[in-house]
Amino acid sequence: MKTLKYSRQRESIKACLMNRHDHPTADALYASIREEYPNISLGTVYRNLNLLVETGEIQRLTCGDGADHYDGVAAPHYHFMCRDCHQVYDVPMEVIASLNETAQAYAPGIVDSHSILFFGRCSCCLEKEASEKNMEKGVDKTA
Amino acid sequence: MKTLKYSRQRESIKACLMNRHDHPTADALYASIREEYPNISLGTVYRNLNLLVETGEIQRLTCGDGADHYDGVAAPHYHFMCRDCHQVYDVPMEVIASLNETAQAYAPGIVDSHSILFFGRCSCCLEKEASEKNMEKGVDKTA
DNA sequence: AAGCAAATAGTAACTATTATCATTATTATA
DNA sequence: TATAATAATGATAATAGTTACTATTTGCTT
Repeated sequence: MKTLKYSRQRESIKACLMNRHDHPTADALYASIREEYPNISLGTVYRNLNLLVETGEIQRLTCGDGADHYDGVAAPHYHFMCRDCHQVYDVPMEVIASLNETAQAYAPGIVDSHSILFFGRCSCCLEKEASEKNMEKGVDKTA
Repeated sequence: MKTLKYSRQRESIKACLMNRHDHPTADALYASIREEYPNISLGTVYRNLNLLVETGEIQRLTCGDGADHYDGVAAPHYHFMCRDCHQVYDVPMEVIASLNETAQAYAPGIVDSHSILFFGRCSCCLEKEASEKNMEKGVDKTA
């Protein structure tokens, strides 16, 4: 087993992910970090995200929109993805502790964890749509 | 809105997916269908899978192993993925009808559906590992 | 049978991610 | 503190999964 060595890039990636709560993709994180380290490589971002997932310091979210998202909160919790803008949000409801056990009775193997992803449309997109409809009708009072 | 026209390729893709219950990837499905239609194009498989997902006849499963999986059973149900072999299995437990409503109180938008994915190791891989350990110890009675 | 729209096969292009590699940085040790 | 060992980096090439493009074929309507 090889031992991890300190790297300021890795620290920066970790810190950046801890500070933002929008579950960015590797690419979005790369854009953020480039403000501090203008010539960090995208490969470095990916490599360190993988390392941090392996050590359990962060988690990876695969939500089906093409790119993986990353979450600086390692503790298990659920997520909500907007079908329109693909933004991922936390759903701070209590984790259903009994669920693995329930599934165990139906699963062909040993269940050790689960993830729940909720889908729908976020308030932001709902409001945007509402105001667009009003615009069409010519009843936009905010203009 | 453009009207769908019959195509034997699409029927074949649908039939193939209905018959097998192993949640194949597009590529695996392509391999199967080529036995009947040796020169079907991979693009045709993808295009039709997308159409069938849009019409709600099948569902797409994104489990985080790189490629999307497809399920010929359109009705909502949960899945289990083996961490080792990445095989996806059905978990025929009852769907938790109240879950969307519960999450609604915590989600920043309108929740209309959810997916649950269980993780662990399937019986097949567990057995394989057990027999490999026995082989190492030289206690393999099956040889 | 004719005409039009949709579907196809084949292939190129694209996106997300991983691998490679020469150079640099970090840590352990003399 | 100098040195040696090795992990990490930036740059870039390569890969995997998927989508886009296009000329041709197929299915449907009249």
